[in-house]
Amino acid sequence: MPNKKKIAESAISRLSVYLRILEDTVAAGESTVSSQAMASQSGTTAAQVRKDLSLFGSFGRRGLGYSPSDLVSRIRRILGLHRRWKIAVIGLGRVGSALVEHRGFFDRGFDIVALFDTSEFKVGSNLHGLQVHHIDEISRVVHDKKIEVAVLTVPVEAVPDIIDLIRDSGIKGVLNWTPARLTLPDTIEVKNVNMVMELEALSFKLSQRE
Amino acid sequence: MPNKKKIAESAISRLSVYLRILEDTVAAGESTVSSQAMASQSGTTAAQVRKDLSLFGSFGRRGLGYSPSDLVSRIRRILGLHRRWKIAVIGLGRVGSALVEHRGFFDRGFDIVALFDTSEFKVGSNLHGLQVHHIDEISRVVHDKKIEVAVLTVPVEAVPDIIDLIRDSGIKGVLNWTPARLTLPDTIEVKNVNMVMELEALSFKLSQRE
DNA sequence: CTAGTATTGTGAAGTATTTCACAAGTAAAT
DNA sequence: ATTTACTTGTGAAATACTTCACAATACTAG
Repeated sequence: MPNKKKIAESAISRLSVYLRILEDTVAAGESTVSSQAMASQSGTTAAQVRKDLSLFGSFGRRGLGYSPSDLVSRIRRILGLHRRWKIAVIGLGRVGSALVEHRGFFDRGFDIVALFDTSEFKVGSNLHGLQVHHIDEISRVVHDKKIEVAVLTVPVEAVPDIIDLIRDSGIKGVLNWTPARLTLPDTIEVKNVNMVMELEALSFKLSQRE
Repeated sequence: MPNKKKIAESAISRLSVYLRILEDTVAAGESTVSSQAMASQSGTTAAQVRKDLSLFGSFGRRGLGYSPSDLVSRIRRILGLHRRWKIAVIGLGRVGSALVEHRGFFDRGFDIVALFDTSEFKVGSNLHGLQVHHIDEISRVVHDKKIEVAVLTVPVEAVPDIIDLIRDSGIKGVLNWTPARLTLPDTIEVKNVNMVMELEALSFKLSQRE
């Protein structure tokens, strides 16, 4: 696997999109797919598709196109989706609870295997078949269950109190739903999901055209 | 306001970040702030901060820095946040319902004023003080309530059935939570929020370092 | 076997975005 | 008044990303 190169973030999200398209193509029983077909379904250009794929190898055949099923497994491997990931959800407010019960993660290789909160009310209770742990137990549970990724859905005020616990827990990546900017060592990958920022971007675009 | 220029998407999300930082700065009672201070709090460079701001005007004073409160109102206006936005939520499953009850939107200028679903169960019921309408009523309600933005949290299978209704409803922008790529005229702005894609990006990064 | 059509992989060219670097402005200290 | 320490705004340079364009390859038809 030709690693070490610096791959643009944008290329990675396009690969995610291609993956979905290719899964549909496989399901439709097609035996080949062209970069042009992938491009029109994903809203980019054929050259972009080929360039993105060429970052990781040459997977097609000139004159013929690509094999959808081969490409699915190549991209899965590239994205690290040839295995399942164990996820913890930290913060079981409305959003956190909604995520726990959402099948979409399981269906795409992400298993929610542990829940954390601080509320006396919630700790010890059960949600979707999982026991809620106190956040203080995170190191032990992460170690025991070999958890690698945490989804952080606590109220922003709670972040300072728990960020140290996360840092020392053994967690390797965080999907941060809070508007706080997490200060974590760069051995821990952080991705931010911020609804309000997306709405603000929408607000900007709508305002642009008087 | 110097419009017409093409502004990078990335610049806009940084402005959102600066806005939060500046609100904190104002709350802390600071009377000036430097591009360097903003940069270190937002994880970028001072030059980037100045360049981003200079896309819209010159708001600082050489030798002194910027006035946080002035900058807050400048950025609010740039992002179109000097007014409130009326939002509809389409699809009241777990995620949609969680969003409706989330105060974070209201606090930042976004008012959820209408709800839509298709389920016999839900239509007619009340959620967080709002009546749930059938999606067939969207045009009327959007018009009556002057709604501009829709948050789409339906199951992906439901998208084909309702996309035409959205297109013709008068909605100006859509925040799309489904993994579907929406085919809408480019008079309607679309922003996509996709948890699974973010997790896949995390998976990629974690896999990179064997 | 040749011509015609399709399609990849990839350097090179073209754009876009970020970073550099410095003139110009401000204030405080001496 | 002059020096020193800061700091913005912005062209120019550097870097990053996307698109172009074409040789190389594959297949089909005649």
